[in-house]
Amino acid sequence: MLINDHSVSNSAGGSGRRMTKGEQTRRKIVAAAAPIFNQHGYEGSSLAELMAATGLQKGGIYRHFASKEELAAEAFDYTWKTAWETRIRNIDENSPAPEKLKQLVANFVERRAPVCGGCPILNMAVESDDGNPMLRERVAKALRSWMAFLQAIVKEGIESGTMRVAADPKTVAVLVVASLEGALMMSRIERNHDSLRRVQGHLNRYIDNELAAAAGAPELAGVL
Amino acid sequence: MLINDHSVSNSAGGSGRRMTKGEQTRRKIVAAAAPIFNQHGYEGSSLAELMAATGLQKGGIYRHFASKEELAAEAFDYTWKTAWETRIRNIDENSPAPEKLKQLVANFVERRAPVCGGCPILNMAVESDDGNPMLRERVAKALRSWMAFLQAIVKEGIESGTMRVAADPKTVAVLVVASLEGALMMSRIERNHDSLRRVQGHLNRYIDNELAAAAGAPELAGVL
Amino acid sequence: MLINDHSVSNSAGGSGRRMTKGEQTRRKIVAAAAPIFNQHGYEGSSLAELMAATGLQKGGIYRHFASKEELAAEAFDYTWKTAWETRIRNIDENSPAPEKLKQLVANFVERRAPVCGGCPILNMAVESDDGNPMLRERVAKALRSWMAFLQAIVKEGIESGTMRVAADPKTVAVLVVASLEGALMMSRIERNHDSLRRVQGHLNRYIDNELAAAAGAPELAGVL
Amino acid sequence: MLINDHSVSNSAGGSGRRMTKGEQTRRKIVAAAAPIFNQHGYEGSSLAELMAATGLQKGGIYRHFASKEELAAEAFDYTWKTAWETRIRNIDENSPAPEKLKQLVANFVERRAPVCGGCPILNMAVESDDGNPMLRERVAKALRSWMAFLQAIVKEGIESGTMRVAADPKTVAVLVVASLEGALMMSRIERNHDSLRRVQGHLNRYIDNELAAAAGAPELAGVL
DNA sequence: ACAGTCGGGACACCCCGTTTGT
DNA sequence: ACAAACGGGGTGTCCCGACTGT
Repeated sequence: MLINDHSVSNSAGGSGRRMTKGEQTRRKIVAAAAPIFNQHGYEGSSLAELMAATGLQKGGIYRHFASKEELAAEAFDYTWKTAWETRIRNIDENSPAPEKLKQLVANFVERRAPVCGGCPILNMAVESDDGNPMLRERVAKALRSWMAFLQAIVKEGIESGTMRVAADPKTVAVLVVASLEGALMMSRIERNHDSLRRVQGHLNRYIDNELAAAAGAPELAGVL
Repeated sequence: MLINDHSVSNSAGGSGRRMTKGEQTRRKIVAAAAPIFNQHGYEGSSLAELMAATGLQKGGIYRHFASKEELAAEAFDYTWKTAWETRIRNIDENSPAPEKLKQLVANFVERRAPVCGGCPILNMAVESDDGNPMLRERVAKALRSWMAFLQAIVKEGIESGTMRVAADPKTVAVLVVASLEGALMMSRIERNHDSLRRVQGHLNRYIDNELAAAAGAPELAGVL
Repeated sequence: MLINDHSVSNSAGGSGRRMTKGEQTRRKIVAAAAPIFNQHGYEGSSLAELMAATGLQKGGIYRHFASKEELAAEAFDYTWKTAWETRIRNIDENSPAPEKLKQLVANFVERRAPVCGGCPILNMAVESDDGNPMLRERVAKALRSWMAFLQAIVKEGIESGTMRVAADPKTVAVLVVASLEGALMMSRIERNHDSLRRVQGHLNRYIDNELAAAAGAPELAGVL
Repeated sequence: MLINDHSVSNSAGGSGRRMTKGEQTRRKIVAAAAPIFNQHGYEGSSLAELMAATGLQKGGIYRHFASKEELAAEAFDYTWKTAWETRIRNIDENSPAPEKLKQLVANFVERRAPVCGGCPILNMAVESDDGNPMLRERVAKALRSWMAFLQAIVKEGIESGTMRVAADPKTVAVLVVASLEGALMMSRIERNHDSLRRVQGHLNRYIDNELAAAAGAPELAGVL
C-alpha cells in the first residue's frame, strides 16, 4: 500500500495477465542483484558478480537495464520492498497504536531480513550520499515512506485516544527510526544483538510510559 | 589516552623533539587522505584522488604506506581522533554527569566535524562490514572507546550521586550512541538537521527526567 | 598427435565446421604472442607488446585468456607445435632409422624456425625453472615428446635391423637433444652457426659409425 | 690466469694492500647479488631482492653501481669466476690431455656450483640474447674463455702426443661444451641428473676411443 | 524482441629502477 | 650510506557499447 508499486512497463497487475519472457528475466535479474548490492554496496558490486548470480552475460543484463546504476536503483527498491514486508508483518490493523509501534520495533529487532545484508537504508545511506543521485533519491523515498507510516500510526492513536495528544508524530517517528538504525549499525560492528535489544527495551518503555494514553489517569502536561 | 598514538620510529614524543621529513610527509598524507576516505569510502577513493590531494606521486605515497588499506586505516584513526576531540570539547571535568552527557550530545549535534564527511564510524561501518578486517577492527575499536567514555561518565555520576543508581551505564551509552548515529544518518539523507535536533531534545529530556538524580526527592523504583 | 589440441567449446574438429569469431581472435592472439614470448621470455614480454602485436586492447586480450601466464602457456604450445612440424619435415617413414635421425638433425640445424627466437624449449627452460609451474610443465612435456620420438626411432631401428642392438634408445636421444640444444645456445651467443654445424657433423658420424648396423659385417661388442 | 681479472679501481692486487671500505662493500654487493641474478635472471631480479640480500638501501647500491645492468654484469663475472674455479679443480697440470678433459667433464657433472642456480652461461644466454648488450658481451667472453681452455688442452695433447693429430681442437671444445650445457638444461627440466650422466659417459668414451692417442697402435686416418 | 559474444578503453593498485638532498 | 620522492610501467578488472545470432 504504502511504498512504491514498482509497476513496470507492461500491464501486469498482481493477478491477471501474463508476463513476457523479458519481463520475467528482468525480475530475476533484480532479485538476484538485490542481495549483492545490499551486501557489497554499489561500488563494491561488480558486473562479474551479477553475471554469476544471474547466470546471464553482460549483454543479457544490459539489455534490460541501461546502466549499473539503474539496476542498483531497482534492486534497492526490491530489497526495500521485501524488508518492508517483513517489518509490517503481524501488525493488527485493529490493535491500539502503542501496540502497533511495539510490534514494529519487535519486527525490526527480531526478524531477519529476507534479503541478505540488513537494512538497505542503512547500507546505502552513506554511499549514496556522495554523488549517486539516482540511488540517493530512492533511499530518501524509502526513508520517508517509513517515517510516514510511523507518523500515521501515532496520529491515528491520538485521534482514537490510545496515545497522548502531547505525542508529536514526527518526533516519535524520528526517535524510533534513528535509534533502531543506529543500534543496527552498532550490532553489525559488534556482531551481536546486544545494542538492538537494549534499544528495543528502551523504546518499549518509552512507548508505554510516555506515549500511551494513561489508562484512567489524567495526562500531565509536557511529558514529551 | 584515546585511540592510538601512531608513535613512529624516531624518538619524538608528542611535543618536544623534531620530526623527520618523512614523518612530516607521512602525516600530511594521512591528513590529506582522511577526508577523501571519509567522504567516498574505501572503495570509492582512488589513488589518483589521493595523489591529487597530497601533491605526491604514487611512489611518494607508497614509500610511506604499504598499501591503500594501510593508509585507509591510518586515515580512519586520524579522522576519528579529530572527530573525538570535537566531541569532548567543553566537557567540564567538574560538572555533574548529566551535564556532561548533555554537552556531549550537543557537541555531536551542533559542531561540524573538522574532517569532512561526518562521523567516520557511521561512514565506515557498512563498508568495513564486508571483508575489510583491518578497517573493521579500527571501527570497532573507535566505537568501543566512545562507548567506554559514556559508560565511565554514567558510572562516575552514580558514584558521586548525580545520577540514579538505576541507570545502567551500558544501556545509556547504547541509547545515546545509537540514536545519535541513526539521526545523523537520517539527517544526511534528508540534508537537514531536523532529525538530529529532535533526537537531541529527546536525549536531554531523557537525561534530565530519567537519569539525573532527582534533587532532594527520593527516587522512584523501576524507572530504568 | 602431438602436444595438445586446444579444442575449445564449439564443435569444430580440425577441419570441417566453422570457427566462431572469438575462436579466430583467440588463435590470432596466440600466433601473435608466440614470437614475442619466445624472443623476450615470459617476464620480458609486456602486455603492451602483446597489445601492439595483436592490435587488441587489454580488454580484448583478457577476454580470451585469464592471465598473462595462461596466454604464455598456450603461446609456448603453439611455438613448440610449429617448431616440431619443421623438425619432422621430410622424415620418410620408410627410410631406415639412421637416415631418419640424420634428417632430424639436419632439420634442426638447417631450418629456420617459423616462429622467431629459436627453440622454445631452450628459451623457456631457464626462466620456467624458477617459479612458473604452469609453463614448466609445458616445457617438460615438450621435451619428453621430443625424446619419446627419438627413442621410438631407435627402437624401431633395432627391431628392424637397421640399428645395432647395443644402441640404447634413451642415451641416443639424450645425446642428440643435449648436443643440439647446447650447440644452439652457443650459436646464439656467437651469432653464427659454427657450433651447430660441428655438432651436426659429429652426430652424423656417430650415427653412421656407432649406431647404424654395419652392412654385412658382424657387430663388435661394446661399442656403445 | 684465464678469465678476467675484475681488477677494480684501486690498487689492490691479490695480496698486499688493503681494501677501502667502499671497495669491500662493493664486493659484498656483488657476492650477494650473484646468486639472485643467476637464479632469477636479470629481469626477474628486483632491487628489492637485492636490498634484502645486501642489507643496503637503494641509495647504498647506486653509490657503487651506475645501474642495475652494471651490477648484473659484475655479478655475472663473479658467478662465472667461481663456477670456473669449480670446474678446473683437480686438473693436474701434468696429467695427459685426455685425462684433463675427462676431469673437466666430471667436475661439470658432479660438482654443485658454489653460486646457486647453475651454469651462468646457460642462465644468461637466452635472456641476454635480446637487447642486453652489456651482459651479452660478458656471456660471450665467458664462453670463449671456456672454449679457449678446452682447445688449449687439445692442442697441447696433440703436441705432446697424448691425443691424435686428427682431433680438431675447436670441434672437440664445441662438442664438450654443447653436450654438457644441453644436458644441464635437460637435467634442470627433468629435475634429475640422468641426462648429465649419460652425456658424461658418452664424452668419456668419445675421448678414450676417438681422441686419445691409441697406445701402441697406428692411427687410422680421418677418424674425426 | 531478446540473449550472448566480443572488444574497447580507462583505470585500478602496486612496484619498478632511478635521482636527489643530506 | 640513507631517506625521500619520482614518474612511468606492471598486470589485471572495470563498465559498457556494438555486433552477431536466434
